[in-house]
Amino acid sequence: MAYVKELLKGNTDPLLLSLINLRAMYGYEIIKEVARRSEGYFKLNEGTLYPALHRLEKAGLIEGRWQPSITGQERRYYHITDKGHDVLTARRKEWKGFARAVELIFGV
Amino acid sequence: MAYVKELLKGNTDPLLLSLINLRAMYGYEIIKEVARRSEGYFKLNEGTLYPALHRLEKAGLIEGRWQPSITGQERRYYHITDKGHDVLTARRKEWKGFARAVELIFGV
DNA sequence: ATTATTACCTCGGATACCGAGGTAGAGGTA
DNA sequence: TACCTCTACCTCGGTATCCGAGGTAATAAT
Repeated sequence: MAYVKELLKGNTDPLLLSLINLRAMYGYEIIKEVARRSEGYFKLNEGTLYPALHRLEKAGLIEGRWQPSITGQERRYYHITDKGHDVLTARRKEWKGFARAVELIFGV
Repeated sequence: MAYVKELLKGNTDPLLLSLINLRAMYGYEIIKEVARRSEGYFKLNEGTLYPALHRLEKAGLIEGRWQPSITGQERRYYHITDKGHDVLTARRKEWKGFARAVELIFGV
């Protein structure tokens, strides 16, 4: 729905970093992995994912490498960089601060 | 920082509803109350707040009433509506689902 | 031969945040 | 009086993000 879409803003990048941090992944794989790990909660759109990957690569947080799959089809595998790892650590910490602040106001 | 700004997206409305649900408040007051309750974490800007209040009022979730303060200055106090109360309940629930999904991926 | 799936991509519309700017009244001070 | 500060409201333009729709091309299945 429209609301989840808004919530996602600003969280896409950290989520992608978090996954790529586990192992190198390619775009199409990430979409499924995000859905799987979030138990179906997140359904990342391609129009969201690919620009985000390019954004992260441009920022030097991940690095893409073309590699053929067993079928011969080319895939762009993204690897996390040292800088990306540092940023991920910072983002996770910020997330906690943010979630705490929201819940202070919600009074949960 | 820029990142918190992005995280805020989509959360402003629920946060405002949550505060106005406690008691009728006016804009200027809300800015301070948000900062106080979040222990300084959120610093809501006027350019964010006032459009958000108008948005919520237009959606029928809150209702503004002009009332003079003791000094005689006019303030627009916002009251939550029944619809607003329902939406708040839904938003809180959605927040929990969202926070859970993020943490599933973060592996926190 | 045709369809489905994998896998990548871009573009434009809608929406939200924010900084900067503006208006105006009340209170204090020189 | 003149000035400044604080309260209290507002709008506008720039920037960034998400998403749906559309496109390309290869492989796999029918």
